[in-house]
Amino acid sequence: MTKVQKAMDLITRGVDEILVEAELKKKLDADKPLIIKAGFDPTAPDLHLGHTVLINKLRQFQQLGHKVVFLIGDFTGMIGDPSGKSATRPPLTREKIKNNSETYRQQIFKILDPNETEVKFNSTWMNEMGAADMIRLASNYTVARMLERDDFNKRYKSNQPIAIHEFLYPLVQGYDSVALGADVELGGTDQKFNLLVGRQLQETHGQTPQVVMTMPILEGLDGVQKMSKSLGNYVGINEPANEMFGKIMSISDDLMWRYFELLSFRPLDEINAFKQDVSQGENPRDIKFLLAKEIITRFHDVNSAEAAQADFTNRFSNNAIPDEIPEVDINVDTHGMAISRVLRESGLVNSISDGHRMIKQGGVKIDGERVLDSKQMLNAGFSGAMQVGKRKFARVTLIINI
RNA sequence: GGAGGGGUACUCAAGCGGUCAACGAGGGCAGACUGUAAAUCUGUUGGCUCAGCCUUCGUAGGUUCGAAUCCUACCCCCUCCA
Repeated sequence: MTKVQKAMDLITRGVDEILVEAELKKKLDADKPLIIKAGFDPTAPDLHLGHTVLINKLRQFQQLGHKVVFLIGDFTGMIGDPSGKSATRPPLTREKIKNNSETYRQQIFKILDPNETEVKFNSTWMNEMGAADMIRLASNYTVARMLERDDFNKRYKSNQPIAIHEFLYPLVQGYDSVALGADVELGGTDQKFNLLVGRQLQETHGQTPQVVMTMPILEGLDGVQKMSKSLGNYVGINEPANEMFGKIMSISDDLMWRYFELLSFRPLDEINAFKQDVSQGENPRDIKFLLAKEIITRFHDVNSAEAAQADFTNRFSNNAIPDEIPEVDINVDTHGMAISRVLRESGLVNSISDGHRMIKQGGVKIDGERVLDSKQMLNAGFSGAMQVGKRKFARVTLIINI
């Protein structure tokens, strides 16, 4: 197998589309470091596993010796990606952008090699650009081609407004590629149009067009909708190890293979061998353990991953109460407090009514004993481990307060 | 500028004077079953001093013994015409 083929094997894993594959091979064949560009929104520095699909791919390029440019779109952020309803955003303050980029750094360098990564801001060159330059840039693209973009097209056809400045978003993003001299740009499948504009603009600026690679959007824990914070089906990369472990274990078996392909650094051969094992009767849970451990090791460390698994096994296989649970002290008077209220005060349920419901449904335990009476009073001085459902725990103590 | 349609709980969506804390579906949560899977089944899904009470149906008033349902004003969204 030639060096280029080997590189291609690594690079094409999990990729949705490469435009144009032959060009990529040619660039790789030149055997010198390529500039790999990926753009990020300056407003959302809270990364989850969905974002890491792309970052993992950047890492693979780094492993092959290429240069990654992590571009923060602080200028484009003012426009807001014209995805329909999003209105123009107010420009972020310089300080805010600095903070966000710092947060980005902390997170991405858990995956990327800091020495081979440049973090850049597109305001660096866009703020230098005058109105005349902007017009010149805009002259490089036509309205007809803009309207090829799916969401523009839909809105245009259905008579919904498209503000002129929304056309500037793809143009600026494309110009970033010119400014960076990008050889390859990565993005989600939803970015395809914007990435292609980069190719066109590079060409008109006398550069060799970048190769465009789109990565699939990762499904969330539900396995249906895309992973996103607002849908609550995400695993944040800054979450505690135990949280991560639990969330990853809760995905379906089918989804596990998808996660293996896009999130694991294990070779595909190894993953296929796992599939083989499962079809021959191996418990898929044990394979899922491997996935969870690998991911947690990446964002925490091996020890935390081991501990998380131990905790998981202990809690769910042996039904034990985990070692580290929140401690809550509640002040009560001499009458004590009704149990459903204690549940709310300790944050285990959202309301007293909710507490009543949970108890009626048999979802509440104290020190492992199921609570049956929702009106039961707990006396001052009470102390015990309270549990709601399978996941929520708190060690609660009632302190007399006269 | 003119004509019409609509705003109901997390989402979609019934209801159109009392039996409505509000049908149904989706989602969420809990229980059973398990591998804390998935699928399935069951329950639950405004708040509280919880067999009772209080506050919710765009907002503010009004009619009525009684309104999500009728009237008035206002705000917002959509469609068609100009």
